[in-house]
This record gives sequence, structure tokens and C-alpha cells, in this order.
Amino acid sequence: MTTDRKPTGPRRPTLADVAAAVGVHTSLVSRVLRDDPRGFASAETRSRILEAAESLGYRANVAARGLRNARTTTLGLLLPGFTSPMYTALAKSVEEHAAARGYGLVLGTHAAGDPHETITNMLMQGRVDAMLVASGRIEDKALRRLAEWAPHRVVLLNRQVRAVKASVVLRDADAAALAVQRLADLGHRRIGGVFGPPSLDTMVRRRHGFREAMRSAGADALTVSLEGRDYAAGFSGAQRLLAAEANRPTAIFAATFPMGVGALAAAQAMGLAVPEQLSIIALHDDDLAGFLTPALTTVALPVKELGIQAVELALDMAAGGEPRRVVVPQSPHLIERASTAAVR
Amino acid sequence: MTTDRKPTGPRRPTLADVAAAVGVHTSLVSRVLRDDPRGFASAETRSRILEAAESLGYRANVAARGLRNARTTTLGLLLPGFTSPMYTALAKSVEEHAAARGYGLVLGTHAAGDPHETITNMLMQGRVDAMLVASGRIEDKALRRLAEWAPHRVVLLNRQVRAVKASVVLRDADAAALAVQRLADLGHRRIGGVFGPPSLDTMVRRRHGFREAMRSAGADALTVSLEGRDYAAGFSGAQRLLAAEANRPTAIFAATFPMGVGALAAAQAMGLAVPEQLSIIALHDDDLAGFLTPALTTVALPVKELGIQAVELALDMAAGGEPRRVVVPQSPHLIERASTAAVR
DNA sequence: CTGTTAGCGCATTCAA
DNA sequence: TTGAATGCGCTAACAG
Repeated sequence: MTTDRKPTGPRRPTLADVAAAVGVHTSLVSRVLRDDPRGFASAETRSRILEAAESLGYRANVAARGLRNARTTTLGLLLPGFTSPMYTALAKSVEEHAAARGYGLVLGTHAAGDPHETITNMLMQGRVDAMLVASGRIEDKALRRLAEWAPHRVVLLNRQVRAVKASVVLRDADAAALAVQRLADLGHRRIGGVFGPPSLDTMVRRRHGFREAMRSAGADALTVSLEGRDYAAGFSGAQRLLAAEANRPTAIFAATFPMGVGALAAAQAMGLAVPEQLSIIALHDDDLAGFLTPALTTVALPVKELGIQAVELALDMAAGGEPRRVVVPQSPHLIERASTAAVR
Repeated sequence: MTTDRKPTGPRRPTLADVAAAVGVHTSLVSRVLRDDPRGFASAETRSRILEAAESLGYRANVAARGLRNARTTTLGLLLPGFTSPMYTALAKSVEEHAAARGYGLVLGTHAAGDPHETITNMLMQGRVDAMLVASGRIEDKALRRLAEWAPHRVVLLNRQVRAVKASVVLRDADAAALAVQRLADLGHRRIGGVFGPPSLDTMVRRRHGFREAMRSAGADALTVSLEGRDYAAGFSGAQRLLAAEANRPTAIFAATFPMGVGALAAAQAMGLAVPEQLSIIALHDDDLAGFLTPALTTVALPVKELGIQAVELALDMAAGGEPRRVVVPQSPHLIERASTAAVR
């Protein structure tokens, strides 16, 4: 009885401990504590059980419960990393909402090794009920195999792949268009676009929105695509756009927030006054924007809602629902700060 | 046999499946797959087992294994959030190193609810083997109760509390001192310090290092402590220090990276040229520093090592080791950029 | 070298 | 309204 196998403190109380304390069978305790429809213990017994569980600090062991139910009440989240504030905002939202629904969240990043392997492992080891995948770099082929094997256990975040039926995406194109429209309204007619790799689904959509909006605004688009989408990429992208003095754009749209920061740095390094000589606007908002000089104008995306919807979709599928494609309904909106101004 | 309980794809293969495929007992499969010392199967059998496991895509179920072994091979990480690059760097390091050791990582942030409750739940539900706690806001009392109950399962990150014997800390005081020394070397004699809440252990240590270094440099310290430690806190802290034109400091030390960014913004909002009229230096380094204008001088802390040591300590204790206090040996180092200059 | 047995903690039959 | 029995998948102790 008192054989603690490890020197790591007292044993966690189990159902049996609670049952023994009350003098009933474990199955009854189990039913009462879970509010099982058929747990109609007498009011007397019921309250004694609840009391004992409370005083012993009983908590159901998730491993045992998971084994029995073939469910883990845990979700997995795969991120490229925390480099972008978009990913940190997403992680926060997912963690918060998962917790609200009683689910744990296990984290996977690219830093831990091959992301496809990470997903497979988590799924096949029964570590999680479903994986939320917010990585654009996993090959379509790998995702297809995954979706074939576990169609109800993989949700793509802000990415669409034919073979994967479950996804939640933002209105990236609309967001890019919104930025362009604002710049056009300010009188800009030569606008540069700084984008990340075209292999990323988000970039395709942002670029598409950018192009369409440019067309209907009748403005000249100068676009550049970089390998990365971080500060450095934004910096060199902007540098490239601003190099030729002849046809220099009067405004720059950056497809990610860090790229916007990098673009701002590049402009200042080149001695261009922002916003007097160059307007800059970035996709996705972050607190940092307000503390740059000049403060960066952004288009805010409903990232929090993306996380919530992704969790909901995953849980729905775990409960037997069919995979589906969700477009987050909330519209992106402009947050105008000091990096944009009317063209002179 | 073929009763898939759910419409979520094929059942995961179990030990029994592998055993059946080879025609041996499950226990032998288990031993072989785990390289158990007593799994000396014949070379023949051994290879057939490995082959079958491979072709079936067998992966041991962590819930079953965890239940049996009373270990989860999972660690928990509690963070205030992702607001500071220090926390994202830490999360990345911990995740990466845990994965390298075969451990999963479950995430908890303050956003999910009462942090103390989060820790307790994860521990008592058997969700994790140990919790790495990187939150300064949990009350000492709560930590003490936790440490009493599970002394071998809680590791404090960059925080010391009497009652908690397991912790890993950085040389925060040295880092602050390093910043001051550099400023002193540049000829600064009136230096302002912008700190977060004194209730945080890190702040106590950073402030201590600051004060001591100021004393030995014979410089005048003007310090201010804020409620927060984010951009906004740095902004208002710097504003306060710079308000009085009379005794204005010629340099500012910011106790966190975001505070450094905020201080820079404040200086610029007040029309002060950095570094000509004011030098700024911040604790902790981040990519962003190089893309501010001017680029921010920082003192880099070995955060990656902090994460690694924390994981190691947790695993060591899980294996029966005693709790201990670890000081990360790597020294902080200065990364000089453009926000610091000799006083005129 | 390999098989048998038992049990981790829980939820779910079925029976009373 | 409550109890007894069973098994989720795995590993460890003990046989053979």
C-alpha cells in the first residue's frame, strides 16, 4: 500500500482511494465525478464522493482515461517557430482556447526536427487527438499521405492543400487589397510589394490580392519575392525596390509584419524619410508597430479567431464531424499610424 | 477484430498486431523494440520483428506506456506569454532540447487561466513528468505548497524561491553590470535605469547588478520601476527619466528588450538624437535589434542554455536525482550596435 | 531465447 | 441506486 515506487513525493490519489474513503465502488465514483447520466447516486452518497475527491485532491489520470477512451484530450500545434508575431499570436490563441475546452496543447516547432516526422510521431504515438499544422514548408505530398492516413486528425492553418479537407484560412487576399486601396486613396500610383517565397500558400493569396487591387486602382506594381519573410528579407526586398532612383515606388506593401519592419529599416538606412518620401504598410499587426519611429501602419488579421476556429474544427472532427474548409469571417482592418501619408 | 470504433481511419497498430504478424508473443516484441537488455531474440526473430514493426508503422502508444511506467515522457512549460522575445527564445530552446531527449512539451500560458491552477492540473492529472515554470508572477506561497507536494517535479526558470530547491538562473546581475560598465567606459556619468516591477526576482537581480556597477563606476544612478516590462513600460519609464531637462541622464539602461525598444521610441518622440544626445542599451538580444533605427545595443543572455539546463535538471530529477540550483555558466556578452556612443 | 501472468487507472458493459 | 467484471496497450516479474 505505502510502497511509493519513487522518491518523488506522495502517490497521486486514484479512483480507488476516493472510493475507499467513501466506502463505495470505484465505478460509482467514476460516474459521479463525470456527471455520467447513469450516475444517479443518492444525494447523500453523491456529496460524500464529491467531498472526498475534493479533500484528497483527486484528478483523473489522463493516461489511464486516454487509454480507456482512445482519446487524449490533447491537441498538437506545429509551428515553424516563433520568429513572427503572427505565430506567437496564434500559439497564444490556440493554447487559450484549447484550455477553455479542457484540452492540453503540445507544441512542435521546426527546430525539433523534420516537421512531417513530428506530426506523424505525435499522431501515431497517440500523443494527441489532432494536429493543427501552421507550417507552410511541409511538402504537399507529405500532407497528402498524412491526410489519407488520418483525414480526421489534421487541420491546416492558413493553408490550403487539395488533398487535405480540413483547413481554416484568413482573408489574406482581402487584407492585401485593403492595404493597396488605402495607399491608392492616398494618391500613390507606384507601389512596391515585398513578398516571401511564392511556394507558400499565404504568399500566393496575398500576392493575388495585391495584384488585383493594384489593377483596379490602375497603379503600377513592382513586386519582389524573397526566400525568407523575416526582418532581413524585408530589408533586402525594400533595398532592391528602392535602388533604382528613376522608377522608385512612393509606397511599399510588406507581406508580413517583420518584413514591414525590415523595409522601414532599409528606407531609413537609405536616407529616405518615412512617410514623407515613402509610405510603408505591413500585413498583420503587433504591439511593436506603435513603438517604431515612425509608427508602422498595418492591416490587422483576425489571428485570434483563426486559432479558435482551428481548435473548434479539430474538436468537431474528433467528435465525428466531417472535415471542412473554414474561412474566418472576420474582416481584416486597417490600423493607420505614422508610416503612411498622402503622396506629395 | 475489425471493429473500428470511430470513423477516423484505420486503427493504430499495437504490439499485438506486430506479434501476430511475426508469430511471437507481445512481450518479446516489446523487449526487442525497446532494446531491452533481456531482449536477446535470435538474430532471425529480431529482424523479423523489426521488419514487421516497420512495415506496419508501429509506434508505441504513449498513454499505455505512460500508464504502465508512471511516466509520461512529457514536460510542461509555463510562460507568462509570448510578449517578450526572451520567452519565445526560451520556448524554442526547451522544445528543441526536450524533443532531442525524446520528450514532448505541453504549453501553458497565463492566458489559459490561473497559472498556479495550470501547474497543479498538469501535474496532478499526470499530464507531465515535471513542470518548468518561467513565470515570475506566481506567489511564493503557492510555489512553496507546490514544492512541498512535488519537490521533484517543479523547476523554476530564472527565479529563486527559498522553498523551491530546483532552479536554473542566469547571471542577470552580471549582465546589468556589463551594460553599465560599457556606458561608463564611454564616459557616461549620469545613467538612468528602467526596470520592471520589483516583485520579480529577475528585476531584483538586474537592479542589484546595476546599482553595484554604478557605485564602482562612481556614476549617478537614476532609476525608475514600472508595473510592466513591455514596450509601453519602457516608453513611459524613459519619458519620466528624460522629463527633467536639468538632470537628464546621458544614457539609459533598459532591463528588458521590449523596454529598450520603448525607451528608444520615447527618446525619439521627445526629439532626442540617439546616440548623440542619449545612449540606450537593453538587456537580452533579439534579431529585431539590428533593424531598429538606430540599431539597439544589447547585452545577450544565454537563454538557449537556460532552456537546455532546465530540461536536463527536470529529467535528472525524474530519474531520481536530487533537486539543485543551477547557475548557467555562460557569461552574458555585449553586442554593440548604434544606440550607444561616447558622451560628448 | 521466449512465453505467461499481472496490473498501471479508468470507464463501461452487465448484473443485482 | 450500486457493484462486479472486463479490457484499453504496454512492460516487468517470473517461468520455462
